[in-house]
Amino acid sequence: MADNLECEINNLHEDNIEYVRENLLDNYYSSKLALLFKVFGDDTRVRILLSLLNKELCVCDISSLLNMTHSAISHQLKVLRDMNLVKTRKDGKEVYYSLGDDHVEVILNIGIEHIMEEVNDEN
Amino acid sequence: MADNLECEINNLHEDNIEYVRENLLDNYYSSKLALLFKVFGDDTRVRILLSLLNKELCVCDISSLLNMTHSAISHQLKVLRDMNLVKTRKDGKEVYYSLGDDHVEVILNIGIEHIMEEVNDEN
DNA sequence: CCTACATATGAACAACTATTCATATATTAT
DNA sequence: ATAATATATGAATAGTTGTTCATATGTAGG
Repeated sequence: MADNLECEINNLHEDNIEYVRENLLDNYYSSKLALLFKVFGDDTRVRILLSLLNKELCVCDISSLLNMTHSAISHQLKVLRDMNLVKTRKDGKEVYYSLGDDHVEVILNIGIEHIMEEVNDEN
Repeated sequence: MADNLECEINNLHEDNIEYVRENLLDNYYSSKLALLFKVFGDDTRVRILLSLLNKELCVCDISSLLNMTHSAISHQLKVLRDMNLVKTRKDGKEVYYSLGDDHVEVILNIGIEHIMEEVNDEN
């Protein structure tokens, strides 16, 4: 399958490879991890999460804030819910959304730190 | 464009909306942020980054470790490089990759924390 | 210079995803 | 019960993305 055979001297870093292989998260968890970040990896969802950093909001509020349809927002909120990134509180007809747990805020903030450095590097 | 007009009583949380709107990161930065997480949001790239947590590795090593073609790995390494998530050290014909900065490790670890809680919730 | 090897990259195709549109569910008020 | 509003969801489509294949670049040695 893979053209690893091209590596003629494949003993070169075999000890490193073996070490890393033993310590590497198995495929199940790395897939889960990728899936988590994939959920963060969308403009709309990021803006929703950023909106919820400060206050809980209902679908209607978020739609208005991001100038998008209720349907689009609701679809994305489902994705966020499924990943436990937001939680809900129902009050009458309205559903209020807020961040799921502290990880969400931390991940967003470190991400912001990273891109801020990147933006500075560009200058 | 958006069917926000459905919100008849759209003064309902207008103060909240206004507050969040003022504190919300502008579109330029939230797009950058989403782009950053999008790069984390792929199985192959996550496994590459996890591999590099412990040791620097060359393309050949990573290919062997993940059992994928050099080409596939190299393409993904470019994506990671462009986002400053990995850095390179050239030694002869080989190019050694390592994590770009501390943010990468932190983001991975918090991600792992989150999915571990999630996995526990499932039981 | 020529060969071999390590890595990089362009193009194309298959697989995936976000939004839209239509419709359904749930809650409240009349 | 009916109407009105808020939210949710299924299907379809347009746009995006990861891998493969072919090829190019860069480096070391003969």
